[in-house]
Amino acid sequence: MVQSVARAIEILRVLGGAARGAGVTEVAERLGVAKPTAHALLRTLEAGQLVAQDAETGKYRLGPALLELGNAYLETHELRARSVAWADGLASRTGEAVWVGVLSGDHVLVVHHAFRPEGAVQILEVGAAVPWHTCALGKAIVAVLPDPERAALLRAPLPALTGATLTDAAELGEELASARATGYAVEDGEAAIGDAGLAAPVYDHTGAVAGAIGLVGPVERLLGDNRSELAVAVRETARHLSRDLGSGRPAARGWIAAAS
Amino acid sequence: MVQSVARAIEILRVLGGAARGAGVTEVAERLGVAKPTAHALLRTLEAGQLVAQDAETGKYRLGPALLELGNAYLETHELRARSVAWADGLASRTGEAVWVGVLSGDHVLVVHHAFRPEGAVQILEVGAAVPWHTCALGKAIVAVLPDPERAALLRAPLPALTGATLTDAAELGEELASARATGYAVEDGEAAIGDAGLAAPVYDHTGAVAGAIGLVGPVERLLGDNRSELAVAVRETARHLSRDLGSGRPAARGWIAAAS
DNA sequence: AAACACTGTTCGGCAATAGCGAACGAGGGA
DNA sequence: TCCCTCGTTCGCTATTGCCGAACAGTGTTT
Repeated sequence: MVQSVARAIEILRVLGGAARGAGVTEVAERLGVAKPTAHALLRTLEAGQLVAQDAETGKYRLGPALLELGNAYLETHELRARSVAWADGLASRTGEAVWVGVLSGDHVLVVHHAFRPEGAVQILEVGAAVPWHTCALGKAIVAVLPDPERAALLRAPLPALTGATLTDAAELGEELASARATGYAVEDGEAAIGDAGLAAPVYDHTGAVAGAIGLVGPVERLLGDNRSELAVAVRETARHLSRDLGSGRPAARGWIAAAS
Repeated sequence: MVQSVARAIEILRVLGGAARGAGVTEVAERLGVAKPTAHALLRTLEAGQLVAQDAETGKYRLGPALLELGNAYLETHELRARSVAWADGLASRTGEAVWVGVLSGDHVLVVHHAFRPEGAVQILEVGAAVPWHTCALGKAIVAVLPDPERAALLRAPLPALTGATLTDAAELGEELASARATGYAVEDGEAAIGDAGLAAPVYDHTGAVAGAIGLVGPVERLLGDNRSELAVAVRETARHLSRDLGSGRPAARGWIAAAS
């Protein structure tokens, strides 16, 4: 582990959290390093355009190269590339917005967003990070994670975003079990009041979970009478997408392994 | 300048260019460092989720945290935040797609993209990086840059993307002068054949250029009979957006300064 | 009005640390 | 089956990054 690089990354995190930017002194304080140390790191990051310095206030802020790199990440992302067509299909079939997400630490990162076919202004949520336990995508992924990883995530603190957020590990564990049983996960106002989600996990060619795809929208439309119909559409799309990534059906994989 | 951090950034650049990821050996070669050095840097970046290692091939690629940080950059970006409303207005007024961009090194980075009101499938170009001399946004920005900076950009190599790309510094300089005179810049198939652009610079509260806003679309629609009409719309929107950022009109700024 | 407190910044010396060479274990291709 | 190449680990050396102290500029308070 290279200490200075780790500190540089920490700086990016700090700057990402500080909406109006942060000064050298503040950065040094948060990292617990001397001011000149923070300064040298910031100057190096600035040279790479990862941070930018406000000409007037002298404060530092995240830089444009991060957007470029984030975009490069998306373009090299296989799940995202394959999901574009399927997400559009699911959106037009259900009439709802579709999200595709991956797990990054304890957050779900939205890597693709297909808008609702007929809708007013919708803001693009690609790049948004949501705590895993507050969204359907996150539950769908964690539900099928290997036991130790799932246990580790359940042990970590589970902050509440709304009154409906599940913050009890045991309760959440049961919901994950039910998601495994039904093949899809549900969110009901746990991230934002009135918003709901329905999602199913997507597997890659190794059989490991690569991410999840699902619907996002108001509770009334997603969890109403046609909920099971929507769930079927989500699950089918997730299965097709997994196939696209080279993952056979679990049964088929077993059969091939047995035959070889 | 912190050497190891600079190298880490260089690694991100290398990984961003290698679509299928790169191995430790390849990274070490490109940086001109020993293999264990590259390895230590990669592991540190991996711990911060800036890079991810493929579990099977062992190769490294960009990580999800970059998307998160890129998004954080956008959210703290004042020009982008203010431009959303104006871009939508310009799109519906002209019936064309609208881009908002900033200069990052010698590339223009698209920080906002308002879709054409009535259009078929359009792909989102936020995060895309275009060489400044091949797009209207870039020319609009560079045209009003301080002399030394503009000169430096004109001295740098100007790669050709299409047959129409201007690669001669003198010729390009004249076009920038004409952009200064008319208040808007034009691109005609210089980045991609058949695509055109019309853009005007946006100023921040210090009076310096913050970026540019403009239209993107097929040559036939953008540079046809209604070209001057579109140009007026772009220029007006850019002016309003500049106002939003706290920049008075040049005349007004002078007046205030004289009065104080 | 003047001293203050705060900012971002530069300099030089010490030692922690990052970088390298060499060796290891594993995987794939011939 | 052998061999080549890959990603990875280990320990030594001196390079390099880190810190204390001091500098210059601003906006604020007394």
